[in-house]
Amino acid sequence: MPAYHPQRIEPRWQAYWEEHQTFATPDLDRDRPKLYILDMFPYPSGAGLHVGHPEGYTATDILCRFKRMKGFNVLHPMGWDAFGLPAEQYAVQTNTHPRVTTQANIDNFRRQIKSLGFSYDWSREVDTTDPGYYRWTQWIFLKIHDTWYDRDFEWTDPQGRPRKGKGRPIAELPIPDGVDPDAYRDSRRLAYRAEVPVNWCPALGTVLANEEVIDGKSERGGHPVVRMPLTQWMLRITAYGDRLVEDLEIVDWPKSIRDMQRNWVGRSEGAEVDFPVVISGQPPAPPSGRFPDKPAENVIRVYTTRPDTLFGATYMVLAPEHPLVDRVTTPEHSEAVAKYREQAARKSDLDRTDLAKTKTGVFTGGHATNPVTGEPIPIWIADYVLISYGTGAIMAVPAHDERDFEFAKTFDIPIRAVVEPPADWLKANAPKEAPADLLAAYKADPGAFSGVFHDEGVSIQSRNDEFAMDGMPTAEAKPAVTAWLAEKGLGKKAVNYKLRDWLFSRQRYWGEPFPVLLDESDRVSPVGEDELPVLLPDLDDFKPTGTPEPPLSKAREWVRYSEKLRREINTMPQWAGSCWYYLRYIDPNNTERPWDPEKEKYWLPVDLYVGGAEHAVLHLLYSRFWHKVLFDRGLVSTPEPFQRLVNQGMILGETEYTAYRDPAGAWVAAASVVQSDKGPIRKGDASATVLETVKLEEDQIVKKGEGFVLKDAPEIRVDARAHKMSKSRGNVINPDVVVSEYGADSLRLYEMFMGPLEAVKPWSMKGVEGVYRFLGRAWRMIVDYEAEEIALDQRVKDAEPTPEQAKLVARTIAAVGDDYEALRFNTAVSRLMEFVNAFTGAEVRPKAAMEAFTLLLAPMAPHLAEELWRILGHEKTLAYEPWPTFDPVLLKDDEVEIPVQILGKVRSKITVPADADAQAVEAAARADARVAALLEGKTVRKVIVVPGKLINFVAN
RNA sequence: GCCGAAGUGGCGGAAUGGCAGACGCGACGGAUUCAAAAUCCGUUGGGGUAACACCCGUGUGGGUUCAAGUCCCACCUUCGGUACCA
Repeated sequence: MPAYHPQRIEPRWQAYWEEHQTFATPDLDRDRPKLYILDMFPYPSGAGLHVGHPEGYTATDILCRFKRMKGFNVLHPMGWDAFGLPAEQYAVQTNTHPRVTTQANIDNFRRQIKSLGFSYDWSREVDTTDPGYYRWTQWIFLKIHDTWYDRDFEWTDPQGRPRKGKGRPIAELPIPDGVDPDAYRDSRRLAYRAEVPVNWCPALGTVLANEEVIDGKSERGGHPVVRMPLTQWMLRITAYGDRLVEDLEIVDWPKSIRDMQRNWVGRSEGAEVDFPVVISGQPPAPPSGRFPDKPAENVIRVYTTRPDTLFGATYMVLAPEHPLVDRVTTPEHSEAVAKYREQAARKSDLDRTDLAKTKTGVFTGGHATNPVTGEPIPIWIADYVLISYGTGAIMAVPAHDERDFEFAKTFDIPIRAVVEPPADWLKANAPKEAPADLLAAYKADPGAFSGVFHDEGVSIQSRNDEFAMDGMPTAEAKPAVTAWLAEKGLGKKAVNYKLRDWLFSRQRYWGEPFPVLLDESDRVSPVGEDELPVLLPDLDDFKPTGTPEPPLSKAREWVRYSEKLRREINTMPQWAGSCWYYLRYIDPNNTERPWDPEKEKYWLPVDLYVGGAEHAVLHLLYSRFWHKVLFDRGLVSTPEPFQRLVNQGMILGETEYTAYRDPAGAWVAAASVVQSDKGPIRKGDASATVLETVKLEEDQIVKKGEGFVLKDAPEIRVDARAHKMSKSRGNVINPDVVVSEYGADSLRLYEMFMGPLEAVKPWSMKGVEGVYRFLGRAWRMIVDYEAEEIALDQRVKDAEPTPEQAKLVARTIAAVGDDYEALRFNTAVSRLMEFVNAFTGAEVRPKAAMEAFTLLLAPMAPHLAEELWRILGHEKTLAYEPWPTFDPVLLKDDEVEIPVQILGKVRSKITVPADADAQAVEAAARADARVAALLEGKTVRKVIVVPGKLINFVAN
């Protein structure tokens, strides 16, 4: 019985915590500092918990338990992100209602998470599919719908920085004269319907956001996605582009995530320039002197980040979908143009990127005038220009842009150099038989050079009668030419974003219904707040229709709201519920409002948010956007929701050792094998023989050089790799199995001991056994494992610790506390192991030391710690015991052993008083026999003493 | 291509510019046992030595420094993100 049996201990303590509501958090507590520590809530899939989930959850749980002992009021909730595609697909497959499967999955996830002993406040559990929750998701949508973005609004943020641009109530939108006020308001709302080219995924039967499309395939499932125009709900996230970037400065997030978000928003600065179209040989009308907001009729407006290269624009390209294509196309080219546009329309984004190698396009027959040279330049259409970025048209400068260069080479369009590259670039890229004057050669024919110079340089060949920028470095030339264009009314400075507005509707059943109504002319009116929630109607047939017609169209009664009004039948995307769940946790049962403002002020922002890096742009960008709208509308008090973000690294499967055999059974060198979807094949083998993949045991391999080889056939290299866990690979670790075999504490401890929280690391069952053994040793350090009944080990007694023990206790308390604070759990485990190693050999184990150890262990292995705490004679949970303290004097040693270096190499060691000064250390070192012998006959040029650390003689 | 992170024993990993390899796994040796499991105690970067000494060693090549895994420059590899974004 008194052996360590986690299976007996753990359920008992889980029941205790639940019964005593140990981790219920008061809504407000002004006496203690607050801490809001949040996990990314899981999507409860049918596959159950993955070992990746407990990694982040354990890290936050340790910190929460630690901080409670440190006297903080800690909010630590859990919930379910339960709307979404997989639940619906599974429901369709099994012909069960998604509500049923979702509920079952949630129950399973809850059971699994509870079995790991996390200190969540379960009274705050939220479920995004609960009408009591999505009622407020709909409410927030209405707030967004009720908001417009005032770009010129000036205000001061809580950091005291002056800011420009803010979301304001639609009622405060000034209506210009002569417009329909309702239509004008609708055109300015942050939530709007628009016909846009969308990513339609036939396999999933829905449209997808840009963020959900990767390489022309759906993020989920990898199905092809095609472009088609559809009327959809959009959220005007682009209005917040600047603030989403700027406020990355005030959050404590990993640089990589901030960079990813910055790149995703993709702000660039440049200029818009108008190129007049030449109509039937007539010269264009002279510029008006003012750059209009909308381009005049016969003008192609382009966006460029390199206005300084304007003199080198030798042609223009319109996206095939550009509205001016028909107007500029001449009759003799119209057939070719029409054909090309048709082809481009049929191509999915995937095809377009596949063909990225060779540029295609056709000449329209039309010409425009380069506004600085006055020369006519041809207008082409090509699908390397995207309608969705900038103005959908470019000025092409083949000398200084690789894409334009490639296109110009293909279609034999003149290339004109307008930026002077540095001399070494010219040298490196010059053609073989170039004359001595490389610059002259470059000016004459940049197309003959082997590279394209796209960096900044110095402007050349850039002058007309009124304006010249020759000799200007790029950084000066850009504003100079932009200013000149602005003065002429031909252009102006402009900013562009890669970020597109967020496509916010889906043609699916399992999502939040939009709380809006449409009339016969599709004009939108929101439902009243008193009508929320707009319940998702029960449907027997919730299958996607296979067309862009959403399944909710089948709920005929529900759709028909009144004689004139019908309900919106699209649903919200999965991201909607997760955009604000951290706000609902602070007041989860409020039926009057989404959250109480007092509680919001107390708890926000989230102090620490831990989750996987896969949400770097999607969820984290979307929820920041919603939060900012809520902030602008005065509904939350902080500009950012998540103050600190930490990404846990992925846990890979166990390292696999693989070799290959050909069909005859002979080993094949790994280097000659490539992976294909059929399996590994031999490189360069036209018949693509499918080889046998052989997974090897560790005793079949041996280290050689950089890697491993087969023991029996040392010429065959072995692949050693840890892969992502996946069902198909069969390397998935089920947490349930680990818990039943080794206990939750071992799983928790192992996942923390594997390595740094942020690192990607492979699983090892042997490693789990290692920490399990450690917990057994800790148990036996305190508990008499040979006794019949539970009892303290006889060596544990009320005794004064030896000086060494006292020091170890103090050092361990200090180090473990520091490690917890800094989320360095792997080294915290090491410290506790060292402690146990030291006390295992001790004949006297002072009880106070054992108690301190138990409290230090508690955040990581709470079940075992609670049990030990009770055995040590305490009745109550240790969850709120004060963190152990120590006398800082004990951290200092009286004497230290320090290395003596000669020329930087350790030659001896001496023991000196810890506070010995430089002279004393040097004297002690010189007194050392070995040192004295080695210094014999050498000149000591310099002596470096780092007191308490080392001494180095520079001598030769 | 671009952005970011990381390369340390057989393996996971540890090291405010100051003794590289803490802690764990694995391996080897021993104690205990009739035997095994479990447990406990040792050894374990490579070369070298009877044992010391000594030499080499943190992806590669340079540099800064009394001293570099750590800082600087160039490169290589792996992982993550992203890509006709004008």
